Amino acid sequence: MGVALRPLLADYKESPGWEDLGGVAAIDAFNALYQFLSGIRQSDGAPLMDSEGRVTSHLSGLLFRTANLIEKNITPVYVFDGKPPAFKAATLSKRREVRAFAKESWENALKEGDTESARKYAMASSKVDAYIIESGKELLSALGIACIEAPEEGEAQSSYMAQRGDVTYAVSQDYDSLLFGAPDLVRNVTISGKKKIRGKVISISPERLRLDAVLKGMSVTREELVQIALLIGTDYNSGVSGVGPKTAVKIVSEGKFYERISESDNAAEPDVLIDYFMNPPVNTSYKIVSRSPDHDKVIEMLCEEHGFSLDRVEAGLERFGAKKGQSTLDSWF
DNA sequence: CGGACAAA
DNA sequence: TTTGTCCGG
Repeated sequence: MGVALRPLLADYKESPGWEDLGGVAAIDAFNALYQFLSGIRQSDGAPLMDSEGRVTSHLSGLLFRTANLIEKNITPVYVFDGKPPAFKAATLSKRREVRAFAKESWENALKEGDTESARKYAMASSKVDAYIIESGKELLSALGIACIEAPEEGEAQSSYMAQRGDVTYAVSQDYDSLLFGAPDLVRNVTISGKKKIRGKVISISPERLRLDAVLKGMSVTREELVQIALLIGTDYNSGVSGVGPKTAVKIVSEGKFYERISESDNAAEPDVLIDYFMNPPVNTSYKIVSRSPDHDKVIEMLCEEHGFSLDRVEAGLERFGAKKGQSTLDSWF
């Protein structure tokens, strides 16, 4: 998912503490929901579900993560995707295939009693569907968290809001926001500082990338960074075979972008894709409104409708108001 | 993923 | 106080 720019950005990573991250964070909702959906699972890979079989993993994740962010003086704003651009179709279709294969492998692993593989495949089979999005919005709204609808890509919308200064930074695990012009991108905005990767425990902490520092360090313009990404491959194109990050930088620095990108077989003209990153469709008349949680509504939704433990939800909700010196109602334009 | 609790 | 394990719905 996203762009494989990681190796090029390694030198420009900052490691902020939570005290440096206070402010308003535009969170890529799809990205966050996917993380909850794939990560919050039982050992056999099954997500949390209510008695009716409806998935609740994302609701648990949203409640507790939001409580954590509020306690750290971070006001989250969730930004939801609209319609994907036409040239994303191939990527979306590939993701469907990957999910279908993972689902099959999950079932097979369960039959063989291989719970470790089962969990891995279950995670890969995660699908952020309409129910996940609607129920996620419903909970966020009850929690008093602002939700913004993007006309197309959420990351483009977040980037625009960060450029305008209406949010302090964009939050996503993907790097696409930089291509869309987000001046400030923060990854790993997660609380449990540890993560199991291939059986090993690695500590995870917030990671910040400033577009200015990246462009200055690489001595490129944003448009050139977009060209580098297109040569490597993005959600909108397949890139040029045999070209990785290092070669892509070289090609662009030699002014051979158009020459080399023509080797790839992409659904859209390179200039169309460049323009999409440089001037994406965004909603310019959004209004960010945050308020304190509607306690009764949250209890009704989580406890009565979805069978959450009252004690746990109450404990989570209590953490929302606990921050001193924070007004309960803030709004921006 | 994140919370709770036990063990070190 | 830190680390590990289990459970949530």
